[in-house]
Amino acid sequence: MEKHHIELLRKTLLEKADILDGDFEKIRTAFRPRFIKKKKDLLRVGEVCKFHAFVVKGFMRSFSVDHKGADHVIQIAYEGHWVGDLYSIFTGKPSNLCIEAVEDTLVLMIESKRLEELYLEVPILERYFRKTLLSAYVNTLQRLNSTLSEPAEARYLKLIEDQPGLLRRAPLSHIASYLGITPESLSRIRKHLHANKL
Amino acid sequence: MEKHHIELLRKTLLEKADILDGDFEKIRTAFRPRFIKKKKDLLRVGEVCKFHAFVVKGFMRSFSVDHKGADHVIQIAYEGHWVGDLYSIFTGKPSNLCIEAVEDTLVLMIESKRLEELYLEVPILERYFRKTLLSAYVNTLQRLNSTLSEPAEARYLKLIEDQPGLLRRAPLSHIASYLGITPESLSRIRKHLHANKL
DNA sequence: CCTTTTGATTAACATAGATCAAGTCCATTT
DNA sequence: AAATGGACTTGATCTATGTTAATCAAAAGG
Repeated sequence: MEKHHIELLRKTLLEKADILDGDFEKIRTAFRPRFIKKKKDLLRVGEVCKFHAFVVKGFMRSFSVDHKGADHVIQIAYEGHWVGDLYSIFTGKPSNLCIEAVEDTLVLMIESKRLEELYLEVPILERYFRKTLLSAYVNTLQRLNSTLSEPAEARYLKLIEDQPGLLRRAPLSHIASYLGITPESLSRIRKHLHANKL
Repeated sequence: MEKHHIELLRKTLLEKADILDGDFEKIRTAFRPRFIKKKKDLLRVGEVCKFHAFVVKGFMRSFSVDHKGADHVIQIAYEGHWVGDLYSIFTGKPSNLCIEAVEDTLVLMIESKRLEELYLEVPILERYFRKTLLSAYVNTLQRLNSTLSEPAEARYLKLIEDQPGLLRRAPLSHIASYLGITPESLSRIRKHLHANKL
């Protein structure tokens, strides 16, 4: 587990909670690194998710697969983000999601059970995750609002504005799925935008 | 502030965190009751939200209004739920949401600033809100997934299964908006379901 | 009690986005 | 270099849902 990976974790935690060096030592020992090769899965549909994973390098997506076999990107996570199926962790039920590496990815993993224990040993950690959940929740509400109220083109424009890196890191098919449309529709939207802008 | 309203708050907090009676006394004094008449607003678009509200009786919805003037129900809240615009609270920016009483509603309100102080006085409260945010987040992710991957009819069936009380308490126009469709489309879906079931 | 307003339904028509089916362009493998 | 396969685009067509507008019922209000 190399130093700068740990440093990213420390820095990320410190952004939302004042964690003492001694407490951080307890925290860091609860994590173990794991490398996931591009297109390999960290979690598969049907498995019970028992971990939280912190992305130190790379890019992951979690997606569901509908009855027709089409996939729907629910979340994306790159450096400094967390992945895991909170529904499965929380209920103990099998996950409906697949979590896959879009690029070669390195994560730091912690057992969800161990995290629960850590909350008792390092109470301030609870603040970090409360704040992190708050941001994630707010972001998801905005995405839901956008999905309910705006046409796909507006959602696409907003996405490339908010996450300009996405276009370089993820194939358009994933972006289309994240937006809730097919790759064909995204292609047409892009064509239309180019026609009007260039 | 009547006794059984406070009891609902106590009971709700205790479901997710072990809060001592002494601590609960500190908490309860931070809340003040407010009654909102049916169709009146607790928050309007453009205002900065500075409170969290706990519904003890009644039914509220928060919704956004798009550029065409159509509204989109983002959240619903009845007895035992919280309302407030977390985005606005968190960023201090004006809210894009309107929070309105669907029925005559009584809430217990706490200033968001006061809640931050309470986290220091009663650290276990942080656990309660971490868990509450977790459930809310998981629910919203599932709703988003459903919106991205299922047709409106399936979403409607799921909704009346999960929240059978909704049909009695909210007009169909709100339900349609929550599902992301127009009242006319919901009407067609219901007609279609009746034709096949009765 | 009558009048308005609000909510719900229906029908005719319009459209965003889906589906199906080729076809192009690269990158990787052989 | 040829061949394979993946990613993206394009066109033709189809469908779920939106739009507009009329109607009806029920609730609210004077």
